[in-house]
Amino acid sequence: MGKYNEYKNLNYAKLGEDVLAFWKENNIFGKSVTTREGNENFVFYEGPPSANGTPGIHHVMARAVKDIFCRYKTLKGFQVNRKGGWDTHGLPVELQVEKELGITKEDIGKKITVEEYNQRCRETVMRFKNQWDDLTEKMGYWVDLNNPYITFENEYIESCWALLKRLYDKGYLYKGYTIQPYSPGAGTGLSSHELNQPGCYRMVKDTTIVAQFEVKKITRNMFLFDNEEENVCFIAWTTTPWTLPSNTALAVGKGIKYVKVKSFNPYTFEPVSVILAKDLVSRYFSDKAKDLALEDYKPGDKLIPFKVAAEFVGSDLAGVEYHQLMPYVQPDKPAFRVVVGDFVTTEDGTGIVHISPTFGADDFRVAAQNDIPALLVTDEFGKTMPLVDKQGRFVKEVTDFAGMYVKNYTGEDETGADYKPTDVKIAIKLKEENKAFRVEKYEHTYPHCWRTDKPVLYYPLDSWFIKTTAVKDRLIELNKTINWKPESTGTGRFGNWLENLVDWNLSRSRYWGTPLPIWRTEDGDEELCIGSIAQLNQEMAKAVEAGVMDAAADIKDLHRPYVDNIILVSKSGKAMYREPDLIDVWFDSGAMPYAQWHYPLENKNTFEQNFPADYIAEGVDQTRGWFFTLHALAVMLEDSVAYKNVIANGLVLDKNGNKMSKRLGNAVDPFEMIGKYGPDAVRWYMIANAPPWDNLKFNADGVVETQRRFFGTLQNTYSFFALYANLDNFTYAEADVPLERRTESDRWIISKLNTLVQEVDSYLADYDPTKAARAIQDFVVDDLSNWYVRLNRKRFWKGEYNEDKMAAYQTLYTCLETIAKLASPIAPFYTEQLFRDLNSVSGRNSVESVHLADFPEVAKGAVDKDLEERMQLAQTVSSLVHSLRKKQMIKVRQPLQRILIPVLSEHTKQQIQAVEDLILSEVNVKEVEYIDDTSGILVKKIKPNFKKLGQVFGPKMKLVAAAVQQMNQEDIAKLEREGGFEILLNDDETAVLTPDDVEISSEDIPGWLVANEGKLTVALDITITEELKQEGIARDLVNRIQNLRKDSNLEVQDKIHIRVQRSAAPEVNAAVENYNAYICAETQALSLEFVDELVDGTLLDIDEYQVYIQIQIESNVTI
RNA sequence: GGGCUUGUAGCUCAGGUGGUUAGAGCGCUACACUGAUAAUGUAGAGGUCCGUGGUUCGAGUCCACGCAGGCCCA
Repeated sequence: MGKYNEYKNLNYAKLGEDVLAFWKENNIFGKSVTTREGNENFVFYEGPPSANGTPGIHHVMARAVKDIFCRYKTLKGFQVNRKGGWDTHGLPVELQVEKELGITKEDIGKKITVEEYNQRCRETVMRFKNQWDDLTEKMGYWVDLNNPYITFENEYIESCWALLKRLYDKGYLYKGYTIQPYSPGAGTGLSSHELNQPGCYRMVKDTTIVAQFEVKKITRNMFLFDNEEENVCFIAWTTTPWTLPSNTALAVGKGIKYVKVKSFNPYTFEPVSVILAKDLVSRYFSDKAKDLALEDYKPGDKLIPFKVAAEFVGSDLAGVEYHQLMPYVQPDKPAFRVVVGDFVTTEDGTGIVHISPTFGADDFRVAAQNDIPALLVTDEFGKTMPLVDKQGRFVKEVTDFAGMYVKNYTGEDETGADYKPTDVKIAIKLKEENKAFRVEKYEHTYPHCWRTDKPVLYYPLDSWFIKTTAVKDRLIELNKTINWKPESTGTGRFGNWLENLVDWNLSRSRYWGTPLPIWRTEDGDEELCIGSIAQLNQEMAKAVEAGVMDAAADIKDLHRPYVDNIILVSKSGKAMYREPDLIDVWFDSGAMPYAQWHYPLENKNTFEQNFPADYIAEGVDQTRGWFFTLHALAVMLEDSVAYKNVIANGLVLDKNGNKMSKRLGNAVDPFEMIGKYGPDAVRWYMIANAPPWDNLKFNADGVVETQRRFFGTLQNTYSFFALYANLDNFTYAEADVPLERRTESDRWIISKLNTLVQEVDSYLADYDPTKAARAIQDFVVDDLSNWYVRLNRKRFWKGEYNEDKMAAYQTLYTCLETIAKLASPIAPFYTEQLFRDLNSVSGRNSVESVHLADFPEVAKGAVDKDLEERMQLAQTVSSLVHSLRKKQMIKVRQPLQRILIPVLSEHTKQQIQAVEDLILSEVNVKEVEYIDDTSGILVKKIKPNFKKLGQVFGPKMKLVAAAVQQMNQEDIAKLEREGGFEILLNDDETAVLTPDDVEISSEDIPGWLVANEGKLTVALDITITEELKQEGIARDLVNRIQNLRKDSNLEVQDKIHIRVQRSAAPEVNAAVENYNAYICAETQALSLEFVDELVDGTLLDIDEYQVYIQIQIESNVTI
C-alpha cells in the first residue's frame, strides 16, 4: 500500500528543480494544451521581450502575471496556446553594437559596411537568449519556446510588409514631415538620444523679441475694441526671431486670464492696446507708472503710463484673427488666428505663444489640430520647403533677409563692429515698423550639435506616417470595450492618449529594422508599396526588363542593405528607389497577432482562431508602446480590438522604493532569488504583496516570510496529515462519510473551503490574482491550520480507526487537495508536489499533474453561512476566555467550572449552543451558562444607530445621540418592552425612538469578571474547587509524561508503563488515583501505579509540587 | 509643464455605496501553551489615516488646492 511522502527540512529550491524535471520528462506543459484539444480557445499574446539584455526580477513579476491566468484558464477547461516571441529590432540593439565596436552612426557604411553592421546586430540581439530561456523554465512560466516568432526573420518582415501594404491601399500611409532637431552644419537630423549627450545643451545669449500682432478690425473681433481708431495688438515673445516670418498663429492657454492694457509703444511712442496674460503685466509695465495718466504722456518719456482696460480668459480669444506680421509668403488656406494650446503657461513671455508650424514641435502639433497651415515655398525642383533652407539660410522669397543664415553657421567673426546677427536685423526692422514691443538679450540653454558645436534648428524633416487620426473615434469607441486592469490606465493614461492622438510617425533613420517597403521615383510623382516577396520579385523582373536594374537580386534577407540595392521601374518607366527609412519597431510588435503566423500570406485559419486575444499583460510603460500599436493596427486592419482583457502591471522597485538599476547595484538577481527560496515563494510573494498594477517594493525579507508563513504552514499541515494517515493506512479508499455524520468543525472547514473556491474563482475570473492569493493564504493559515487542525489534533492520533477518524482524514485531505488545485496557477511547483503526494496514494484524480486537473467545483450545499457565523462566535468566545484567564494568571491546563454568556436573542443562544463543546474543550471549561433578560442581572449598554438615525434626523443628530447616551437601565428596558421611547431633543421638541434606532448590548455582569468584543460578552467563573485542582494536576502530569516520552525518543505509537513515587502532597496522590484512567489514555500507558520509593525516577516540577516518576516502554506490544 | 498613479502603525498591506473606539501580518515587549514544536496562543506598546481648506449632524472615505514618490509624455 502506498504511503504519503514525508519530508524533513523541505528544500523549496530543490523541489522546484525536481518538479521541473518531472514536467520535462512527462511533457506536462504540452499535455496541458493537447488534453484541452477541441475545447474553447483562450487566446493569449506574448509581448516579445528583447534578449539583448539579461532578465531582471521585474520580468519574473510580469511573467508570473501572464502565467497565472493561462494556467487558471487551462484548469477551467480552455485550451491555451502560448507562442513565445522575441523582439529583435530597434535602437537599443544598434546603440549596443556601436558601443561595442567603438563607432557612431556616421561610421556605418564607411568604417563598417551596413551588411557587417546588421550581421553584428543579429548576433547581439540573441546574446542572452539562453539566460532568458533558463529563467522562463525556472520560474515556471509556461510558454512555447520551441516555436517562437522572431521579428527579424524574413517571414515576419514579409508579414509586416503585407500589413503596411494593406494600410497603404486603404490610404492610411502617407509621407509628411515632423519637426525634428536638425543640424544645418552636419546636414543631418539628430535623435533625442544624440541631443541628450552631455554638453549638448549650453547657455547662449540670444536677441529676443516681443512682437505686436495687430488684431483685424472685423465684426467678430470688435469686442476687443473700444472704438474704430484703437490699435489692438497681441504681444508674443520669442527667443528665435528668425521664425517670425513663418508665423501663422498665436496660442493662448484656455483658462489663463488675459487683459487689454492701453499704453504706448516704447520705440515709436505710438498709442497701442496690447493683450497679454494678466499675471505678466508687471513684467512689461513699471509699477512706478501706474498712477500716471495716459493723456499726460509725451513721446520719449521714460515712464510709460498704462491702463488695464478689459479682461478676458483664453477661450474668449480663440478664433480672433490678426494681420500677418511679416507678409513675405502667403498661406494656402486661412491662417493668422488665435488658437488654444495646452503648452501655454504664464511662467515667461506674455502668456501668448507665437506659432510657426515649420519650426517647432508644439507649433506643428497645435497647428495640425486647428487646421492652421504652414508657410511654404517651392524650390527649383518643384518641391515644397519652409522659409529656411537646409543650410540654415532664408529663402529668396523672404526678400529683406534672403540668403542670410538664421544663426552663425559660417563661423563669421561675431566680435567685429559691423557684425549683426540676423535676429538683430529682424528686430530692427520690426521696431521701425511699429511691430516690436520689446527687444532684449536673454540668456538661456539651447541644444547644440555634438559634431559642429552649432545650435540646432527644429526643422521639418520627411517622415512616413500612418494616419491613425482617421480612425480616432473608432479607436476610442473600441477601447471602451476592453477590460483594463486597472481601469484607470484604460480610461486615463490610454484613453487620454487616444483623445489627443496624432498620426503615427513610422520613420526611423537607422539600419537594423524592418525596411519601409516603398519605392519612389526621384521626383516623388510615382511610388509603389510592396506587400510580399513574390510581388517584389515580379517588380524586379519588370525592372530588369526595363533596364533600370542590371539583374534581379536573390532575396535572401529583407533587411538593409539588400533591399536598398533593388531598383524598380514605375509605370511611366522611371527608376524607383526604396525610401531609405526603417519603420518604428513598435510596428513589429504591434503586428505580432498577424506576423507570428505569417499572416496574411498564409495560415488564415490559425490567425482567425487566435484573434483577438482574450488576455495580454505587460508593464504600464507599454501603454503608448505595445498596447497602443496592437490596438491601432487591429482597429485599422480588422476593425476590432486586439485584446479583450489587459493587465498593465507596475514597476518592481527596490525595498526602499527606488528604481532598480545595474549601475546603482540595487538590482535583484532573479536567478539568485529562485535559487535561494524556490520559484513559488518568489511568485507568491510578488503576487500576494501588492496588486500587479501597483509598484512593488521588492524585499527579500518578504519572500522569506511568505515561505515561512504560507508554504511552511501548508507543509506543516500536510506533514501532520501524512504522519497519521500513514500510521492508519488512510488512502481515501473508503466512501465519503456523509456531511451530516461529520463533526461541526469538519462541516465548518468544508463550508469555508467551498466559500474559498468560489472566491478564488471569481477573483481570477476578474483578473485579480492578489485577492485570490490572499484569500488562499488566509484560509490555509487561519482557518485550516490555526483552527481546524489545532482543534482536531486528537482525532488524528487517538483511538481506533473509526468513522469519525475517517471523516477527519477525508476532511483534511479534501482541503489539501483543493488548495493544491486552487493555488496551482500561482505556485505551480509546490502545489504539483502536494497534489502528487496526495494523489499517488489515493488515486482520486486520473491525471498525473495538478495542471491537468479541473478547477474545483463549488459544492453549494456544503456552504453553511450559519455554521460559519457560529464558528466565528466560538473563536471570539474562546479568545475572550483566554484573555480573562490571562488577566487572572490561570493557565489553560487548569480546568474551570463555567462561563456565563449573556444572550439577548434566541438565535445567538442557539448559535453558541451548537459550538459549545468546541468552546469548552478549547478553553478547558466544564459548562456554559446562558443568561437572558429574565435573570435581571444584566447591565445593558445603548448606542445610537448613527446610520439610521442620521438619515432621519440629519442636523439634529447630535441632540439625538446625546439623549440616547443619557438613557438609563430603566429607559432601555422601557424601550425594549414597549417598542418605543420618547426622548427630549430640546425644550419644545421630542422624538420617538424604536428599538431599530439603537444598538443594545450587554457589557457587564455585576460581580463577575467579564470581557467583551463587539456585541459579545463573556464572564468567567474563576473558582477552583478541590476537584478542579486535582484535574489540573492530572493534566500537568500528562503534559510532563508526554515530554518525557518525547525526550526518550519514543515513537507516537509506543505503549508505556508509568510508575509514580507517592508524594507528600495529598492532592497530587488524589489526582493520580482519581485520574488514573485519564492519564493512561492520554499518554498511551498500559499501567500507572504508585510506588513508595522510586530509585531512578525523574523529578518533575508541577507548580508548587515535586513528583518523581518513571516511564518504561512496553516491549511486547506489536503494532 | 501635462496625463495617470501612490501616500493609513517601525515594515508590507486591508479598509463596498460617508456612521462616531481605523484593522491584519511581520517586527518589538511580556506571559502562557506544548505528541503540528525551527510551530502556536494571549496581552501590551506603536497612528496629526501626507498637508491645508471645504461639503456634512458626522470625513481615512466626497470636493478643491497643495506637498512628496513613481511611470509615461512634452
